[in-house]
Amino acid sequence: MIKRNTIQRAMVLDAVNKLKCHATADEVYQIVVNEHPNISKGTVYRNLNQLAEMGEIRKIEVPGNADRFDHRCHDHYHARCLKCGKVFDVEMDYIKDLEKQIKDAHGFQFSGHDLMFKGICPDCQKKEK
Amino acid sequence: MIKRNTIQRAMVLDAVNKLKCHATADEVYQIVVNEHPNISKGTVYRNLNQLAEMGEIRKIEVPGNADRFDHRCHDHYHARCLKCGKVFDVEMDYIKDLEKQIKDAHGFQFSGHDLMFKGICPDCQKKEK
DNA sequence: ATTTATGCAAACTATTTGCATTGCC
DNA sequence: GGCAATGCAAATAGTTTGCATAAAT
Repeated sequence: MIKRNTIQRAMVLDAVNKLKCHATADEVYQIVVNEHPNISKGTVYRNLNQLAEMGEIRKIEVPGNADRFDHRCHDHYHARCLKCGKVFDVEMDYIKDLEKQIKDAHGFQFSGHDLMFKGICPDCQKKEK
Repeated sequence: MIKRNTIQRAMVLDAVNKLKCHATADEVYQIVVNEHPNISKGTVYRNLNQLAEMGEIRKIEVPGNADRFDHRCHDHYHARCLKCGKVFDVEMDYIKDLEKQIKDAHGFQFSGHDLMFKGICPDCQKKEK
């Protein structure tokens, strides 16, 4: 299946790169719809998923929240605020051989891992007081 | 808010303990509805969430899939099959001081982490051939 | 008596999909 | 011209919620 270069895909990629920090599909859509008012959300989703598959962007699945799309393409970890749901980058070395710590794989074929820290972000800490 | 002991909550807890292995809300509902045919799914969800908050069971959020509820209450890790979506326990020591490896918390208050391995389960490996 | 919990259905959110049409290659 | 991609709307999945009623304390 040969991929075609459409303005829509270019604009979606552009928006993710511009937003930088863990944009939701909706945030991407809001940016793109500004310059291209008749783009549909379905197209944004389709392109985000395609770009993620092609490795041009990274998809971060957040349970109970909207997925995020990230321009940074090297492996790294995230932290999610339990109050506001925002996702942050975590400054920590990626443990690429974490799978080796598994004692018995029981035939499971591992291909990677997701690590998500949980907590309260500085903003929400302030609001609590 | 004082919690009351209802048959429904007891049955939900019972079903999770019986199912043992990462039951979905729907699987729990199927068990409970057998003996108590007029229980509603809403009640099952409400009780699962309450029991998880009370620490009686553990809620495992799986992005893109139904959440799982687990009778095991000590911290441990999971692996999700990318083909069938099933969730498995992983035999590996829990890294309780993983948060200490973070270089700069930027004021974020960490309270824990979720680690989910990804891969293909033995069953799905067989089916691929 | 109070007020939490239930059952039901409707609402909700994030995402996917079917289909006719458009527009790359 | 062929077929991937689009726009639109409807469908989906999992879960939550509003409300009147029932039941636990």
